[in-house]
Amino acid sequence: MLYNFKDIENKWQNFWAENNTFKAENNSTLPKFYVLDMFPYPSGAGLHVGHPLGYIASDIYSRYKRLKGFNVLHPQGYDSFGLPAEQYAIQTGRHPLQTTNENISRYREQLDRLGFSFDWSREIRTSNKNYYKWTQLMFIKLFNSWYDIDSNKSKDIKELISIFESNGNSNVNASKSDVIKTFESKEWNSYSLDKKEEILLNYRLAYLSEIDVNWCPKLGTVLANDEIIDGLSERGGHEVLRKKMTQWSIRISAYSERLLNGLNDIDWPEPLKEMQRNWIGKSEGAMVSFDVENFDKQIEVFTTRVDTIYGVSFMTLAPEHPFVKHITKDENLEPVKNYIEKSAKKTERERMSDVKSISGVFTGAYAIHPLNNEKLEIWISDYVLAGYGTGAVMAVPCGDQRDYNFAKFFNIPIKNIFLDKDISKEAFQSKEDFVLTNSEDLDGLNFKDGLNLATNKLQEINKGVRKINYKLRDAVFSRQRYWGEPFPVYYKGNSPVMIDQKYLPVALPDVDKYLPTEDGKPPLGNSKEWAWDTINNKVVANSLVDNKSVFRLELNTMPGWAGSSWYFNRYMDSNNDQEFASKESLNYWKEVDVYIGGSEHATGHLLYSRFWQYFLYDLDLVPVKDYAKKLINQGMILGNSAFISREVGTDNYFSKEIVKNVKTQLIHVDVQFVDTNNELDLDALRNWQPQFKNANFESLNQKFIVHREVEKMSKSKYNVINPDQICNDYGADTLRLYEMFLGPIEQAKPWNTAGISGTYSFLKKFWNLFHSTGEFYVDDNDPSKESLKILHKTIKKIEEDINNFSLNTSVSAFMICVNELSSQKCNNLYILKNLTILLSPFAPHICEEIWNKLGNLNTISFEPFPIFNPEFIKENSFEYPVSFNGKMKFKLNLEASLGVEEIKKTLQEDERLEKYLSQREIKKIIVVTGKIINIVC
RNA sequence: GCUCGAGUGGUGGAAUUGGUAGACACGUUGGACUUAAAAUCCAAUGAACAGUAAUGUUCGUAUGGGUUCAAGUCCCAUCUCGAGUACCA
Repeated sequence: MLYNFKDIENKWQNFWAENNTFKAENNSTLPKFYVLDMFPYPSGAGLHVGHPLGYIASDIYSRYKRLKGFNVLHPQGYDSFGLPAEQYAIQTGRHPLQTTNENISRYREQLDRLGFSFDWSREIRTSNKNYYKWTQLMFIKLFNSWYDIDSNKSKDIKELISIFESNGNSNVNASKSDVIKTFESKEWNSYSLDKKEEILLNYRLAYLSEIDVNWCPKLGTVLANDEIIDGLSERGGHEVLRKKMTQWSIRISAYSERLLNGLNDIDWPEPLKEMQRNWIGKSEGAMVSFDVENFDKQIEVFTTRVDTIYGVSFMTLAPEHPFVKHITKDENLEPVKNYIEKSAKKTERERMSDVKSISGVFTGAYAIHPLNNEKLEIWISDYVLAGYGTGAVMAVPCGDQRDYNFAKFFNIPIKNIFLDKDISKEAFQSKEDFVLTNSEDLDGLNFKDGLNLATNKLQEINKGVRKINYKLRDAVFSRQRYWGEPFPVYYKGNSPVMIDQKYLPVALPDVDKYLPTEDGKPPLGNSKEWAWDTINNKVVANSLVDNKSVFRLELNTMPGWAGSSWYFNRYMDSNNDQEFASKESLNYWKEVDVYIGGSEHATGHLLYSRFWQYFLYDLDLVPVKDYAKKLINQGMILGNSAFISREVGTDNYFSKEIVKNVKTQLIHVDVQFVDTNNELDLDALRNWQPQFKNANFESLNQKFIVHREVEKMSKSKYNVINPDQICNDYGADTLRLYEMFLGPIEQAKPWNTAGISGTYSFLKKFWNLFHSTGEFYVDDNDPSKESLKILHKTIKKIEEDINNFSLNTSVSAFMICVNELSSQKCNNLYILKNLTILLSPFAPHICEEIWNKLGNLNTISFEPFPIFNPEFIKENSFEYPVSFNGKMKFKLNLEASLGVEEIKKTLQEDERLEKYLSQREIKKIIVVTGKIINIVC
């Protein structure tokens, strides 16, 4: 009887679907366990073999936890709002919902073929009304909240209003935009509604403001920094410009410190935490104020090196700094104006490629050093960024390389404040190994003492204060797109008003065109029905807008990360239409126990979602502040692209080993036409694309060899391996095992189809153990000691490996086990049962099939997951870990029955220990639980 | 530039965290079965040298040094690759 994976896999996939085998219950006496994958964006290209890597690992873990007696939640869904569907809609006029649904069915089909144990009854799609209804509600909550620094949490805006009404704002310590004037309760009460609203916007966690954004004219939308690569849009590679626009932002910066500290409480990969730490970018330093000659305001600068305050020899402002136009002297006006204009025109891309060149202009104004009253020239330069710190820098050329370069370039004097340090070639940037000089009473101090004294001195004269600065900036929340969540917002004049949550969702309207309108409004501006009737509380035609009871609605939509920032909570109770999830379900499932996904989301999704959860936690809407206890980063599976070299401008192609003295370029060819020896099937190539039809191919020995390179798998590189193909040829169980076998889960690795025969023949061998006579046959006598030994060795190894997510080595352990059993000709029932249970998380179909065959033989009891029994390994000889004085450790091959004297003898005979023991004397040998031996010398 | 991470056979990768390096798999070679092929099974497979042979010797985890009875693993320096970040004051 052959191993017919096709029938077996079909049969069990249908069985699981019909019986809802993997449906998780919200009420259970079993302990809960929540295993989550990052949900995919359903793209038109379908899945390739790289996508399922994480899903296979999480599925193995889920199935393992079920066997261990947990109530496992293992859901899946789709992040179905996004740009590609919209781009496609623009090109074809088809509604994004339609293409998204088609892509989802294709994804589902492919996922089902791999035998995943997802609970599909909980499926979610971020683009469904009954999902984004809750995203809209959470936006309203953000809008209606402010961040109280004193109690370190978000609170209801009503509380803030009542403080304003009774005490004004002078005692409020809140995260807020701009510097707001202080006001008394009397003043507040006298303000108009519009004025109050304007002030409140500066406190709200979701707020409107005029900001510099990355505008992509080609896509007609604003992009986040992480959606831009090398100054071009991540998608499409279009040009990106900087432009001022009124946008919604989320005040994530209020949570900087908590997001940073919270990293200590979660079991996430260290490199990923490091990335988040760098992104949040905490730096401790001080704000220092510099007076300006003939100007009534002071320039504030942030510095981490107050100790170098006496080394300041000039000031630099960002060209966008608000003071520039006020302080510039008349005779300097012309060059300053030119410089500002020039740098405003520069795109981010140009600024980046321009890092090396030094530019700047003197304003003619002077600042006054706060401690020694020296006059300092004030310059402007675009190496100072308007968006970081205060947009102004105290320049210390002897201690900062950029200031140094600037000073050298413009011949500004450089003062050395580091004793005996040579600064003739470059600045001395270290914070260690120096003492200060030329610094009045800081002379002779090191970094730490200098910093403290300088800060204290500045504080005394009211010119400086300790300050912590973060790089993390507020997140832009508006997108000029169609295919996203509409804001539940209408406008009374310029003030945004939230629609009452009773009337959610505010559904996405249909439009004729998905492009921005001709006058530059977002695509929703194309809708004829996009106004809010406050009497009937529904969306009505634009023509009815009267600004009395019918108002225009917000035209922007929310960004991709809105829906993905809280979806893990929705799975707990995804069909609830009263709440985003019931209190009971939230309290039962609490948080994700294991979350699997790529590290490319480190500073995007994985940061935003942490923020979002903290916010919900502050409002007491979720029971835990960290939504994912443990995170595993799966690496990418890369493609092995094939290239042929073409002589530039001709139709001549050369096999790899031919070296020609002509200019050639490499052209991608489909990897399907290349065999394992890198030989190209020329006939297939000629039929593939017309350019190759009559081309001239030159090779040695009739074999045309391609050039290989490892790259990301993508349709455009013709290196995609489709999982369906592998399932057809080898079966899902083989693919699952092979993807795990390929290497450590977190590592990026190239796909190589050739290696798959190893795992395939392993499954065949396993199957043949019990089909050696042609029919299914097992022996129900007591198992032999040898087979028990190998079984228990394997149990131990598998359990350890799964817990460490070291799934590649566990596949090896299975192979060793089956090879051993097969050479023992073991077809014992007890062994079979235990082994299939052990293997079932990895290769579930084949194991189900064997259990089914066992049906009527089901007389021997066995554990749901086999328990390791060390007795079976200890038989005869075994490698014992040995330690000396509880310190040094190594392995010693000993027989189990040896006495102390015999152990002593064995030790002395071991040549590894010869030198060590020649210097010491064995005093005592301690044998603990027959396992660990400690030797006291 | 800065911050992390990694360099092990022809290839993917193991190594119980300092204890016999190269598990397991691919590939390659040889053999069995077969009219033949496929499939399957068995054996060999880091390199060099010696031996008819069993076997033995030497070298070997990017490079150079160090600590230790013992180093792929720890320390220092150098080189290479990958990821993140980008004038962050």
